[in-house]
Amino acid sequence: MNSNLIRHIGKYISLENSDIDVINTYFKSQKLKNKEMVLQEGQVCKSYYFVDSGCLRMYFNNNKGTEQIIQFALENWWITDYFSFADQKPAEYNIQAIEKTTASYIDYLSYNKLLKEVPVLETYFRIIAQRELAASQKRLKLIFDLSKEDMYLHFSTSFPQFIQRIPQYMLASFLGITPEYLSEIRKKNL
Amino acid sequence: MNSNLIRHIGKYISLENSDIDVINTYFKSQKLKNKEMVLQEGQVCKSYYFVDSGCLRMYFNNNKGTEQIIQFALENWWITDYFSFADQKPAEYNIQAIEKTTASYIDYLSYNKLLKEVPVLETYFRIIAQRELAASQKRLKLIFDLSKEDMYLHFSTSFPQFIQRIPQYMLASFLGITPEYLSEIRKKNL
DNA sequence: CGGTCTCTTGACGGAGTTCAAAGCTAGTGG
DNA sequence: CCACTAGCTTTGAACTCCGTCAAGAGACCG
Repeated sequence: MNSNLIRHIGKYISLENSDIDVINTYFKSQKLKNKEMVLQEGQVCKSYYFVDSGCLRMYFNNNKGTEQIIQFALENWWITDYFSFADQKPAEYNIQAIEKTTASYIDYLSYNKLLKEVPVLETYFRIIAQRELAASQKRLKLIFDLSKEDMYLHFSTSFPQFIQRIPQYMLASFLGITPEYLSEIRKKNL
Repeated sequence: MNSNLIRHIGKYISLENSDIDVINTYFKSQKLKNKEMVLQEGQVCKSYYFVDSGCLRMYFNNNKGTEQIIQFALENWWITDYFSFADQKPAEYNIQAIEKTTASYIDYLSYNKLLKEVPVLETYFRIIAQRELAASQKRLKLIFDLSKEDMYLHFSTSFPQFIQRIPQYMLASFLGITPEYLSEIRKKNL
């Protein structure tokens, strides 16, 4: 159990067998059906999620009443509402499975206990967070640099297999455009 | 020296005096004039910067040939091109002082040595990175949720003192709009 | 099959950009 | 300390990207 997670951690730091046992006692695993929610806007985000297989999305309901996707989390990605999780305050986002998904997760108190018991994980989570910051800086650059059409072209050439895995209206939401306009863009770029 | 930095670290973890000495040997301090650069697009980002006083901005030259600001770093903020710093690859961003600024900084190799010598700093930098991720999630939400006009109103009411500290064309750049349009918005909201 | 999602199409409208020019501010050197 | 200049801000008109609305065409699932 949590074998994907252990493998992922092992890529960044070296773990003793005893560490692995401790990790396995704190992390739980959850099987999610398509469309199952793990976090709802307004609730406290209890856990930090690691996707073993499948895909989660994080989104919120914008001021026009439509869903705006902030982030997808594929295999070996971490996801949480960082503000809600760190301060244990109500979340601004929803997190939901968009296909059959298996996730490892750890709740707030366990996370802090685990870090005390296996301090080398501080390094792992620091590296993960800094890598995610790098990704977030790149994302911001794309958002400001490219037109919506170029955003679509960028994502469809960079992640062609992922584009086919999700419905188009979710891609539109992630790109911050309407499904109608995405349809127009696709037609133009056959 | 580096006293602001030591104080900031002390807010998150507890340091021994010996730790403080080690930190002081690895961190250097730099006085920057207005408009002085600490990182240029294409160079490797050698250091992780902590702003003691003053203000830095991170920006890139977009496909229209204008400067797009990604982030400001005020007192007690960390700033770096995370991708360039972590992988020691060429940077995509510029970092520049926009007023008289004092910054503590540490280069890549020293950073990794320091973390080995003072492991409790792993916790500090993990927390800093996770807080910055929380801020980045919030920023993304604002970008997708608000019109440019509402973005301006949000920032001018949330950070009124900061708005007055920077020239308007930089605020426009940070908000992702043209100076002309910002001028129009301001006129409308006197 | 029948109904509910999803994707497409096209006409229209509006938020924000572009370009050009004029007014204003602040820094610099004499 | 003033005068000059370069850069910042404002204005307005024309334009464009993208959203809105409404309606139709597929696609999927019970």
